Amino acid sequence: MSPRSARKARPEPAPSTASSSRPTLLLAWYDRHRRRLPWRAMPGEASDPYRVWLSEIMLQQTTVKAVGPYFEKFVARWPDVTALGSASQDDVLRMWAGLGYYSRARNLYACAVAVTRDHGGVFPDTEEGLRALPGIGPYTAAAIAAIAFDRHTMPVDGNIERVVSRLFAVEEELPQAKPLIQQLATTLLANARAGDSAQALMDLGSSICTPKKPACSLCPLTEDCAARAQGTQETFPRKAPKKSGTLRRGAAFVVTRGDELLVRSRPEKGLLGGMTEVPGSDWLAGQDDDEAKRQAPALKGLSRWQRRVGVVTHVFTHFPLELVVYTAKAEARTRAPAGMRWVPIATLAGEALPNVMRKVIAHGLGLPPAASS
DNA sequence: GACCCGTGGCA
DNA sequence: TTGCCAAGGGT
Repeated sequence: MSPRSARKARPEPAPSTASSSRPTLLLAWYDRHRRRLPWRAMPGEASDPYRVWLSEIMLQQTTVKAVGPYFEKFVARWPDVTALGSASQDDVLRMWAGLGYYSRARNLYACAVAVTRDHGGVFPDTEEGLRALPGIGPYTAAAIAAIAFDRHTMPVDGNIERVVSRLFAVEEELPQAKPLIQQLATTLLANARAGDSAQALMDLGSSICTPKKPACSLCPLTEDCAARAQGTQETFPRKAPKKSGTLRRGAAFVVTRGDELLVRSRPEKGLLGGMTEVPGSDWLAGQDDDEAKRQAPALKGLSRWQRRVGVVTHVFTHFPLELVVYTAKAEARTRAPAGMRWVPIATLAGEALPNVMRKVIAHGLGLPPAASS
């Protein structure tokens, strides 16, 4: 084995010339193939910081397809940051229901209030200023600074991590490799058009340099890609395998009073914070059904509890959940226990119901599983 | 750094 | 089916 092949392979990058530098190739590709997205300014147009910010928050760990309708709903109802800052948190949460990661909605609202009250309704135009706002971390601050204000900074998201780790065949595992990847990604910034450089990498990552079966033949940087030269592009980025959580079990109680349903709000902090739910037991690993059922709400004038056949399952990021569903009917004018309320079943669509609760209610009421919107 | 926090699509 | 992944942030 020759000394060269024994090394961790790192092929020499092709020498770049002024006319074929990576940032230039990238922008040329972007100008031909950029996606048209609702929050993205047309070429030559100034971008609206409010729309950039709103889209960046919604896009955190969330696909473009899922965000689209939510973004349209939000800007239609709240066309600028001052309008959003003047809304109520409940309205914002209701509008966000179904998108997931609900702390984003609370921080979104807190941020709009802060910008309205502390910044005269104008977003800070520096990374540091943005970083100080609720819900804006290192990535989002850099993204807004680059895209909305053309600051010379490179946001690094999952797409860019993948593109860069392949381009330079970064052997170090994530998340330890983040500083190195940030440094390498910054070399891909064009002197002008920082925001377009970043969006070019994101578009490249989502449409060409995909996690599986990347379309290397269509990539403007294919001649320059270290992983491609080794044929190992799908193995990047390197990362340690992650462990899955332990199954938790619990019970949920679907109580109806005529055409109304008994619900309550979850605590502000923590899992599904501030969202609406039907009363239920704790969700614990190893909990048996009898123990969970003992946590049923106490109401007067209730018919017998009926256990629905089957269970509702849901998988959160850190654990799978299995819920047994019990139903009962309450007599007319039965009072809701403290902290709970009756809501008309017809208006449930407007409630801040996370998907797991939509499943529970559908199961409890004997409805078909809601067609995913 | 390790955990926590949703949901939908994909192979 | 199970696991991975998606424009991350907060604690």
